[in-house]
Amino acid sequence: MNSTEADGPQDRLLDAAGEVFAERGFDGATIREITRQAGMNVAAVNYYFRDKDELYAATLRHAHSAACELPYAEEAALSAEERVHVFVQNLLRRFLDPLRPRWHGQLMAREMASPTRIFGQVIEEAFRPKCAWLQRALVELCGDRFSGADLDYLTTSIIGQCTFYRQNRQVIQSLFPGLLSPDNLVERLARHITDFSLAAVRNMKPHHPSLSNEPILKSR
Amino acid sequence: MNSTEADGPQDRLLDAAGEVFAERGFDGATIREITRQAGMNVAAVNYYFRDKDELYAATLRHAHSAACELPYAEEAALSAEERVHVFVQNLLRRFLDPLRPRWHGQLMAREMASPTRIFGQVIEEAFRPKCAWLQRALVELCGDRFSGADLDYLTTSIIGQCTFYRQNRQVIQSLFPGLLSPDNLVERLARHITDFSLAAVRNMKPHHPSLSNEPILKSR
DNA sequence: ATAAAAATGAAACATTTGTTTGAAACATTC
DNA sequence: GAATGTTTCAAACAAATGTTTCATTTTTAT
Repeated sequence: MNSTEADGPQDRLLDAAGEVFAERGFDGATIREITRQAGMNVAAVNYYFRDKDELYAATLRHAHSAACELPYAEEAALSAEERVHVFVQNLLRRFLDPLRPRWHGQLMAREMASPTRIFGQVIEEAFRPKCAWLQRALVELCGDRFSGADLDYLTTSIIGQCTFYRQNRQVIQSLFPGLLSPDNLVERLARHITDFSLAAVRNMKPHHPSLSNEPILKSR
Repeated sequence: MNSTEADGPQDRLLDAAGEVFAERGFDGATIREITRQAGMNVAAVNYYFRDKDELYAATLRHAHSAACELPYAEEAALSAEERVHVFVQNLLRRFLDPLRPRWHGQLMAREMASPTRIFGQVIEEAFRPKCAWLQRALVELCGDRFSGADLDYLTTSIIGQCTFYRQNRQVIQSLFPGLLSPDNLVERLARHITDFSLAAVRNMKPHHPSLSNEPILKSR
């Protein structure tokens, strides 16, 4: 029933902790439920980790590092369009890929909604570089039509579409039953979000006709 | 320091509960902190409501009903484009409008991430009709180019962009400092998301060239 | 003004929960 | 095989928390 079997007791604890933390949140999760699910004694968490806080931190690091290695190709190798697609694919995979334990993305979604101190690291070390990667592709796509805050808006529009599916799973299931069920879900979603966003970026006019002093050009 | 003053003690409790629940979540919030913030005794929650659960339910209903009356115009009065704009505006207002207490949107975001039983009602009574309202506008925009699941994808793309700003406020502040600070934030965001989405909808090809049997048309 | 009802407050109660302890079981090493 | 270090377990502890009680104060109605 578990994801990665035949590991040490620490890993069994981490897996159980991940599931329970993801399901109930930090405050809702109890040490007793975690250890029961791991088939261990309550004292185990004090033995292998110091306390609940450190167990949580370890769980978070575990989830992130396990979900981290995704193929970001060399930028020169792909067109800007393809890079946007790769970005969306990777983000969705991290969140929704049924091959990796469901609680990874669930826990990350929780953290994005109300981050703990540990998560600040993850933001800086993982999110920020990926965002810059995406923004370079976007700049290549729109030239000087967008810059500054407008570029950030484009970025958040794309990321927002992706995170929505992870952070609102149950609401989506209620409103659009069946939408999340196809087994090639990630690929279909990635295709849609990429097409949607590329169509938008290509055909959209900037709000603030750029901060520079060049004349406003009719877009495309 | 509070939002709506000069109400009965129940309302003072509800306001305090809203802030604490929004800040700490249901499990993280303690009755003692809530009543202390409301300047009342712990017994008050048992007196006015039965227990913590019902206090939470009342808080949720309070937040939703207070945030519910937003102007959804008659459909005939506005163009499809304008209706998309109104939808986006209203969603963002509900979440981000600095005029209404911050915890309203915060609490709603928490519920969307991991809904309780009470929230099911809110989904059915409020979200579903609004979604249908948006989808009618989208159908008017794309004619028969999109249908079924594709229409749902369009819908979630729009909603996802809006909810992102509420559910990931802190992460956004880290990655894009200043993006959330302008005082006409809601209007700017609404304008961007609407333009972005309309440009996408108008220029995008459907993935599954519709389920009907008509020939695939080159999209305008 | 007086009685009834509503509201409040301090303390106590019963659980839950994070944490610790110390003994027993197990493994490893010399 | 004894000695040593490591891991597991049941029980206990202390603090926190939801809930209740009941006496007291305040308000309302007659």
